[in-house]
Amino acid sequence: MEKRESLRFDCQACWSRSESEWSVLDDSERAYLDRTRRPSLYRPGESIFRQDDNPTGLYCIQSGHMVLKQFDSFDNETVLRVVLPGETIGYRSFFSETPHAATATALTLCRICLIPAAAIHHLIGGNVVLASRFLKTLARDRGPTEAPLLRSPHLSVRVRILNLLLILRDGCATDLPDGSIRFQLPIKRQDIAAMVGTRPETVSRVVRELREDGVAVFHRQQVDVPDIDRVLELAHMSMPI
Amino acid sequence: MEKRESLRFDCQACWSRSESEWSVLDDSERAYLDRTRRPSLYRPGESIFRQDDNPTGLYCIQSGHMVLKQFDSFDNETVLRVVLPGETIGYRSFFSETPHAATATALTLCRICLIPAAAIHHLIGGNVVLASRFLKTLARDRGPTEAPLLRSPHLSVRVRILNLLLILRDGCATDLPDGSIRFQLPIKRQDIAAMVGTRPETVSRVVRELREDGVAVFHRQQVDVPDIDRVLELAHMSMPI
DNA sequence: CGGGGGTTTGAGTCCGTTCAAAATACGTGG
DNA sequence: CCACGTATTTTGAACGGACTCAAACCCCCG
Repeated sequence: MEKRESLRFDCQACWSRSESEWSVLDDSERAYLDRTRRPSLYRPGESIFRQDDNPTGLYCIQSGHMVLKQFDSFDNETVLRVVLPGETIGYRSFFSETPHAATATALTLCRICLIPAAAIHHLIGGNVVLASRFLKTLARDRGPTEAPLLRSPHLSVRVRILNLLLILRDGCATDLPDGSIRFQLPIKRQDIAAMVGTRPETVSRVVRELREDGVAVFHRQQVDVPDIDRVLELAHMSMPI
Repeated sequence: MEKRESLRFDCQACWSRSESEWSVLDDSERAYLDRTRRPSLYRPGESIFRQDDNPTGLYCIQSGHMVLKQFDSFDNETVLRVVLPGETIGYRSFFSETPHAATATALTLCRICLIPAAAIHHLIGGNVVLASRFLKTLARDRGPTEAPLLRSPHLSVRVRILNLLLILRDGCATDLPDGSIRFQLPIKRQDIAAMVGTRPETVSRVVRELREDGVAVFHRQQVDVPDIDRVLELAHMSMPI
């Protein structure tokens, strides 16, 4: 493991997020967490952990975007999900005590803290509420819920890509004054393909159709959606293939 | 909600399973659990809970087989997984405090206890180890891990069905004296189709191929696999479609 | 200005679907 | 125990979406 660039950025940004599991800690527990965490900076393309690695703790994303990718035995790549700032990752393998099932890679410059295993166990042992928060995090994991919408063979690629837009809405979309929505996608065509379980060529074709139909105007990593309700409608009401 | 047939079967069978979350309880906690649980008997086809219902607690399967099914907005049916005796279900929606994402249906006669929400909270609040066990259960949930093997559009139906056999191996397979393996599937062709994300017709065709190739001899709900290593090989080494 | 990765486009093929019908199991009641 | 109606499974033929392979195109960056 190469030595990571270190930077003593502040915990406050994470603690103040009410969704963060750590927000339930009291002052002394926060001080303990602040002493034991190991902050690092990752550049685009660098990996925080790799599939089949053994977990060493939990990773808290202060800023930046990441992807979780999984490779099968024939090198098919599946993007499980995009990780946004404020999220904690690595919890599934950590709590199941099994090797990582995916590789976490930085898409942009990321500030990330590793909370070592011993620290987690110490904090959870002394605070049932923290355990409950992680129970909720695990139970709310969007992966299992989103997977059928993104990768079910029942759904056409067109519908799967529309579902992807809906899922990426919170985190990547901003409202424009004219009522339309603008996405700034953190991922490229290839990753879109890997998320909806298809090939870049197919994504390209479908994206062109959507542009021609005026449903979603793709232009590089920017997407303009004039009418989000139309996307919802097409994603939900459309016939199975 | 119709009134359920009740039967005071014994907790011991569940507690004695070391994988059971409840095995970490002490005597007084077990007594409390025994007082608050609500045992029921379900016949094949009956549902324990339905998609979009609000969770009322956790369900502990003492005996019998169940399936977890999910329906999308166009009534496509996806079988998420088969549930075997000893497992607890309903935990994802319970801990995430969201409606059930799936319907649980009995395949055979099932003895099932409902552990009401209040009892769970009481027990977890007083025993961090129980919380940890549920953290592990949630983290080990096979759904997210198995889904890509069963429903990834990257994989042919043939490979997906072979992966299904491998997954069902523990729980449905017994070793025969001649070294082959015999599966007693708890599900029908239609359910196989819903598990691997395809249609019954396609399952029928693939199953015939596998029989002709001598890889897996399907005969009604019984499957004989002369050489399990060959299944492993075909499932893993096979080309993506 | 010239690589080089990523994206787009095209033509041909294949897997899996659809629709329809036959065949086989299953349960129920006579 | 057998006959009958129903549900499930199997088979067939035709269609269609997505894949493969291959080449052209573009944008970014040095």
